[in-house]
Amino acid sequence: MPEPKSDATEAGKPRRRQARGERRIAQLLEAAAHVFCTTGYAAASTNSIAREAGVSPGTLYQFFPNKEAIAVELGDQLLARWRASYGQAFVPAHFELPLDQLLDAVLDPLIQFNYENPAFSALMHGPDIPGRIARDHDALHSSMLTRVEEILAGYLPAAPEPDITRIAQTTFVIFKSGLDLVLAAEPDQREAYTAELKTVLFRYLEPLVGDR
Amino acid sequence: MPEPKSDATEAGKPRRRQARGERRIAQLLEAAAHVFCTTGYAAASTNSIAREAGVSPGTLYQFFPNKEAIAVELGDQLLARWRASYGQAFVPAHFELPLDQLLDAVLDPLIQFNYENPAFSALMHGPDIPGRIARDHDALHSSMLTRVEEILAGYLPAAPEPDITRIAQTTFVIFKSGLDLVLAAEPDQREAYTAELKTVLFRYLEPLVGDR
DNA sequence: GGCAAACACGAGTCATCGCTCGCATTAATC
DNA sequence: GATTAATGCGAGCGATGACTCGTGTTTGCC
Repeated sequence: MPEPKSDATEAGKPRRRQARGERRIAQLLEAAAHVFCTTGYAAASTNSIAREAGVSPGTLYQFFPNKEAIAVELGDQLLARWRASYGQAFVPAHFELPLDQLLDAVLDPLIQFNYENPAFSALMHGPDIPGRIARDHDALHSSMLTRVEEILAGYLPAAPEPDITRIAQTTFVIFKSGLDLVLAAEPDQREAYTAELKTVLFRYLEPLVGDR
Repeated sequence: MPEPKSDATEAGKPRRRQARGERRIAQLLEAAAHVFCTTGYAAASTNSIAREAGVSPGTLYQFFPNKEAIAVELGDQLLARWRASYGQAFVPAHFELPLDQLLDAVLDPLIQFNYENPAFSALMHGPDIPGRIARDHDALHSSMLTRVEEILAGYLPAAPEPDITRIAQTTFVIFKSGLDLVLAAEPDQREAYTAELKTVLFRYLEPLVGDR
């Protein structure tokens, strides 16, 4: 079962795309991101996405086999961009830093990414997203959790594993909810909320990891 | 426009309910709570609620004018119970306690309530809930925020108002996400996660409020 | 028992939405 | 210019789900 990809390198369905088609796809994905952000995935009708993009429903289905494929393609694009930020945020060099600078190095890129790609949290947080996206999100989630656990295990070699897991999960959900606050804040308050989130995590983790 | 209430004291539609009808209503609300918990509000069909309650769709509409009214009635019941826990959690006597005991006194009842009423968070957190529930939730949310702000203002009389608001909002979202963790944890881990949540809040707030 | 109202049923109605299909238009290649 | 494939359209199909309605059953009251 060949999955629909924008690449023409896929076997099976060597559908040659014209430049016009590529433009339409980008246009439709942008429109879908906008509609998903404002109404959520389930409430977003394919007709409304087509209308937002200024094309007919039939044209939409020229490029996507179904509604889920739109979300999957958009999710893939966002995940690729996310992994870039994620890679930058978790380079091992940062693990040598003192805690406050570690928090800056890890949190700032992730906050900036979510600010620049609001569709990401809209797609990932929705309770009605298609299974493929949910699996991708779970994979991303546990991969980040594992990273946090590795860092913590480095600081706390004596701690039993369940404790590490619990601390990592707690750290992670604090980050996620703090991120929501930062994104929802007025622009002139964003810096203050970012600092507040870092303060919470610093005070929580500092007694655990020591002064470095 | 008279709203449908279970009371017969309402004017306009003096519909006399039999004991059997009251039982059906309770039955239907319980079934709705179960279905909302497992599938969410939007994905819950009225037919599935009726099936879960063991009655026909027509019977359901004998007691509720539409799907929204089911959620509203259920939400009203849950909000009433919540206000009971809420009142117990925020009695002014607790404000004299040292911070760790204050956290115990405030958090434990709220955690217990959410554990015993899982439909509450299902109804309140969903992105697809009817406007009436959303308004109730917003009202509850800001009333609790105000309480937290009042407590903080008592500890920090010199702090400017935006700072108080920001700290209160941060405290609140930490509680909410920590609560989700506690509720999602395995039963034998629940105590540990509860303690972890209190640790986070203690370490965050203790430098602000001092040793008491 | 007799009557009216409340309760119960479930097939059917109606609107919505994902998606299709026949056909028109545009672009690439010769 | 001719041919072919890609692109574009929008009315309409089919499934789903909220809700109705005609009819039958049970309950409260005399």
